[in-house]
Amino acid sequence: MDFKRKKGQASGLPASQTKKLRGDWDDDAPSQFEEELAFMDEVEAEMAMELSEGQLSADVLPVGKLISDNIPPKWLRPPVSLTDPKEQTLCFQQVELDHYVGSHVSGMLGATQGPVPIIRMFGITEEGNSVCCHIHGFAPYFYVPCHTGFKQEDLSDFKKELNSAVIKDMRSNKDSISQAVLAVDVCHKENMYGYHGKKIIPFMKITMALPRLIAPAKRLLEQGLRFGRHPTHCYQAYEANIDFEIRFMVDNDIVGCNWIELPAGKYRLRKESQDEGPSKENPSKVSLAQIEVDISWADLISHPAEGDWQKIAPLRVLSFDIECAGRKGVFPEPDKDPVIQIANMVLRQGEKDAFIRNVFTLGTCSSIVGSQVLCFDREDALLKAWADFVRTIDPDIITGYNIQNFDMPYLINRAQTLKVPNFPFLGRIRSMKSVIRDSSFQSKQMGRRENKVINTEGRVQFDLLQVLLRDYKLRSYTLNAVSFHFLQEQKEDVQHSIITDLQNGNEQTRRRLAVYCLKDAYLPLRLMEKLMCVINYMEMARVTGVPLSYLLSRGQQIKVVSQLLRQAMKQDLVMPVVKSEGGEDYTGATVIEPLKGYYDVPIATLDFSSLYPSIMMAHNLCYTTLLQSGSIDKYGLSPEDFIKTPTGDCFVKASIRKGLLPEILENLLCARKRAKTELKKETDPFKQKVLDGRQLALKVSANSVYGFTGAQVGKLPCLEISQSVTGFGRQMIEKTKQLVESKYTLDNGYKADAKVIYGDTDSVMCKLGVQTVGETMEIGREAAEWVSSHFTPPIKLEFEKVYFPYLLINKKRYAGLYFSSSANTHDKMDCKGIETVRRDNCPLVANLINTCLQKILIDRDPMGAVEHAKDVISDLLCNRIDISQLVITKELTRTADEYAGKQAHVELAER
DNA sequence: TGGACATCCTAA
DNA sequence: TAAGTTAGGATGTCCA
Repeated sequence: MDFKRKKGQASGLPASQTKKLRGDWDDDAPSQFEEELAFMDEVEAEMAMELSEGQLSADVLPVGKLISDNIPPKWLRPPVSLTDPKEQTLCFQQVELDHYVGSHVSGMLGATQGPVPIIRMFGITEEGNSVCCHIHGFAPYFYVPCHTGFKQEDLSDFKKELNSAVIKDMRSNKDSISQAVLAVDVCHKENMYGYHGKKIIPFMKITMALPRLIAPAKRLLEQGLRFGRHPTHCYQAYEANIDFEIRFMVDNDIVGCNWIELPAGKYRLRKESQDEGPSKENPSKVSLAQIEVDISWADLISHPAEGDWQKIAPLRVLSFDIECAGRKGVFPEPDKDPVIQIANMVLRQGEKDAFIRNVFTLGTCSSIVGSQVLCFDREDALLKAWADFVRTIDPDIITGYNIQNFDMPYLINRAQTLKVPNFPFLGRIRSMKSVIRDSSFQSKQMGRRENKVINTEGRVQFDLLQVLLRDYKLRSYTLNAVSFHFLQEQKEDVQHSIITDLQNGNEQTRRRLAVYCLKDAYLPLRLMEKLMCVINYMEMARVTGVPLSYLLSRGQQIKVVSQLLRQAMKQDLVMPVVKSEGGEDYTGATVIEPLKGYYDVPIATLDFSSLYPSIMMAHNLCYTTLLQSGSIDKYGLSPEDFIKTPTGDCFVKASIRKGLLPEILENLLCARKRAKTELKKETDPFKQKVLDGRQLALKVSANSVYGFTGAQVGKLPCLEISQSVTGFGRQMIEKTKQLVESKYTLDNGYKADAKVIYGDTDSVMCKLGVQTVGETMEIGREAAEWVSSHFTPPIKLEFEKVYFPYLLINKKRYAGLYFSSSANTHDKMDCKGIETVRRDNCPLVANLINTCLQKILIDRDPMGAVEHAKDVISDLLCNRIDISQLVITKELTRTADEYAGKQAHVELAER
């Protein structure tokens, strides 16, 4: 290798001496982070005896030009013990899958002519070996209903006609496909949209040669196809819009990140390419995975994530960060500004610390205890070595902070500028160049989001910034702010503006930069651990059945589609393709008109738990139970067979047909209950985390089913369902208010007339007229139980908490002291919708309002709040504004914004 | 100056 | 080609 290695040694210079050696830039003691790094070395030294990993093995010798030959042993994966595929089964946890178009491999299932789709699965064995599995013979398909008068003997004519239509439709046919339609079979299915008297009708299952042929075939059939003696007929397509990977997973009971077993004798091991070249019989390895195999789709076994199969393989997680030497005041540009450092941390999932810690530097750099320092004279050598490093350590998950939109594209563009050979091959497929694509992703939920996408086949990019943007609402998303928020820890203190100066200094100043860079690679790992990202995302993938990477690259709908298809398949129900067009919005939830004011009495809060899912379950609301106009007469249904919802839509009862959606929801909520019980019993903290991640994923999934039916620009909108759900919800909150106010009265022997002072969607706030929190809790519990009895199970009203005191400012704006675990002490001060929780105010306003609320609610000193507000303002404006009211508005916000706003902008501009 | 409308962000 | 829902407050902008 063309670089010098400087290994930081645990027995190196004591901290006090290192300090003296440093340049002018460094006037502070070694940071806590440096001590942490050093400590990791010590821990490792102790464990060194036990480490079995890291010995060079014959199975992972260098691969052509993509990997250099002088490899630190630690970087390698453990040696492969699999030698005899006839005798040994191969089990691995799949973490990523995709498909490609290749040619038939003899001995495998599937078409023997022309291009064929091949599913490619990447995963890790329990021993930590990487696996690439080519799965053969699975072909894409969709359905159309047979038209009336269709006979079995028409099939071959139909197939021929469709085949030639599809081929004629192709603009070019460079693969010279002659068999676009592989098969047409009649099968009996039912449309899941609407109740049709449970009538199974004949459908044609049309199997195509390639996934990309589905769309034209569907289009041609919709436009109308004529064949044989039949007149032209327009067909409606079913399940023609399902991603090929999802189709494969659903059909084979595979869920994201589950374990796959390849039985002995059923799979074939690929070898490194030999001189005689690849043969059809035995294709050679195309990936960098240690184990590469071929199998027919029908031979693999998928294990549901239960019992022992809940385990997680020792995935390798790489976190990295780069530094560029930008020009003063200009954002670095890859065609001008060099990459000067790349810091890397590699962790085995489940372990506490990274086992590889290093930093690639341009120019010399003093040693850092706890980290390897790899120095390079030339930038192109640095980049080449880094790409080699990535391919060698072979990560399953790549993380970092904003790597997707900054670090990765920058490296690729920079390498291109410098013409670094073989740089942009960062995935597991040797021939696949990693390229940058722009993608814009738009949804009502997240607005328009422009992103860069870089393909790294077989490795999941798990950009922590993207995770945080999706899952957390934060004031600031800088790595510094986020680290402080979750870890109470900060970045190493290096101003962006001095990075270039540090680089141009000496090996000590570059060392300081390296420590900073290392910390930026380290923090994302810490955050992932703290927020349990890998575990939670894996559980979400397992619960919803989609690949891990979909969770970050796709929206909410795909998760519901995946579950819906799985449930539908069991009952021979098929999903229609609907053209989505935005229409009229429907009515949502009721917000009870608040009786605004300051309440110095306990207020009980009663909530319907999982309101929308329980409504759908209680009333059997589903696509499959929906009665479209005329259906009641058509199927001779009597009034006791169906219900009419508050919006006038009709659905058959479960006694006639049990809906898919209620079934899905029951499964999710039952599984959640199970996970929670298991969680209570579990003592192993790691398994606890897994279970907690699971119960959360189950809850979130249940709640997104309603949103799916209401998504008008979606895969299968059904406004009858969603508006019925909100309709029931509106009725229920009204009824709850009435019930509470009618029972808890003086006339009925209670201490006072109860009053519902506010309520939103699924909750009511009740003034019960008793003076203590304890009494309020007692009556609240009783009331919740009594009200519940008026509704169909599993609908349940629960007592949740008492607010005392309670400040009700407006709809969706209130604050109060929150009592739930104890009647004596409050758990927290709860603020909803107020400036303190909004991110469109400067922190000054949030803090001011927060302090005011504390004074009012905790100190019970409203005048103190006014005084405080006055003080703050006079600090700012020398008393020019007269505040006579408690409610602070516009004037202050705007003034404070001007004051603090600039700072906020600087922060935002950082990345 | 006030109303219509857009934008942002939250509650649920 | 892909995108969960509506309600609603606070504020900002435009225009008669």
